[in-house]
Amino acid sequence: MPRPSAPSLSRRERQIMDIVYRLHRATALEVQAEIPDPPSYSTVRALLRVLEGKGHLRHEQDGPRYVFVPMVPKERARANALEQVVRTFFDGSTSQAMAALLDADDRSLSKTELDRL
Amino acid sequence: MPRPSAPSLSRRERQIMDIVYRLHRATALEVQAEIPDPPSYSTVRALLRVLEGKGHLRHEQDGPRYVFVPMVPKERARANALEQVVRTFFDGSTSQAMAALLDADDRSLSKTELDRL
DNA sequence: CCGGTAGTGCTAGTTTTTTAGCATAGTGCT
DNA sequence: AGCACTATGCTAAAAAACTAGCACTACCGG
Repeated sequence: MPRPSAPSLSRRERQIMDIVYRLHRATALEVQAEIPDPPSYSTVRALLRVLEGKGHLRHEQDGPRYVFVPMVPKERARANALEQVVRTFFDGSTSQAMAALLDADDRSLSKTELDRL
Repeated sequence: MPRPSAPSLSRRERQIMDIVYRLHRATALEVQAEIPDPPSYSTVRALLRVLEGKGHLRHEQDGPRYVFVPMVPKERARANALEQVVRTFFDGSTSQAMAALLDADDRSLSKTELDRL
């Protein structure tokens, strides 16, 4: 199984993938709406088509329009994302990452919640 | 405080930044060595200069050569990275992210370690 | 049924990124 | 001091990404 140590997505492509993951599924218009300082609708569609061509998205027909869905399911994608962050910033240490996560949460994560884990 | 929702780094630039963070500090040669299927040494140096120009890196002189160091300290950079992942994949929920982190760790994180947090 | 709206596919141009080569300067060793 | 080696700075060209516009088709309301 090849680990994509070299990211295959361009800047905009990554931005769009993130949006689709955040929304679970999205139309071109919805994606555009999520981009701050967005390019034209036409541009967004072009990018989506590229992403589909590269096998990162597929689309479903919803009446007259396309709804885009990630090819790799969110659970796997986020596991990869976490692993990437842990490797880059935490020297591979999961526990260190968890500590930072707690800290970033401004101590709002109560002890009971932690226990639940 | 502006949140850079639009990533300002290109693909290679991000790849190189990640490497520098992983190594804490690095020369052009070290960076090149970390890139799988790497471009020429000359290219790596050019990218490093660009990153410095954009204010993401600075260099220190170590004898005859440059050692590059991130401008924003690792702690802040990783907090941002985590936040980004949490927002994109965990609907902003830190506890969900922690759960996934545990899961990804293949349960190798012992209870005692967890308690220590 | 017809006109308007909203969608898609394609294509082509501009800008950014990525790349390598060449000329030059500093270092250290003999 | 002289030479080889290892850097760097700069420049320019190739490749990739990004963008927008245009033509065509499907759908909907009157």
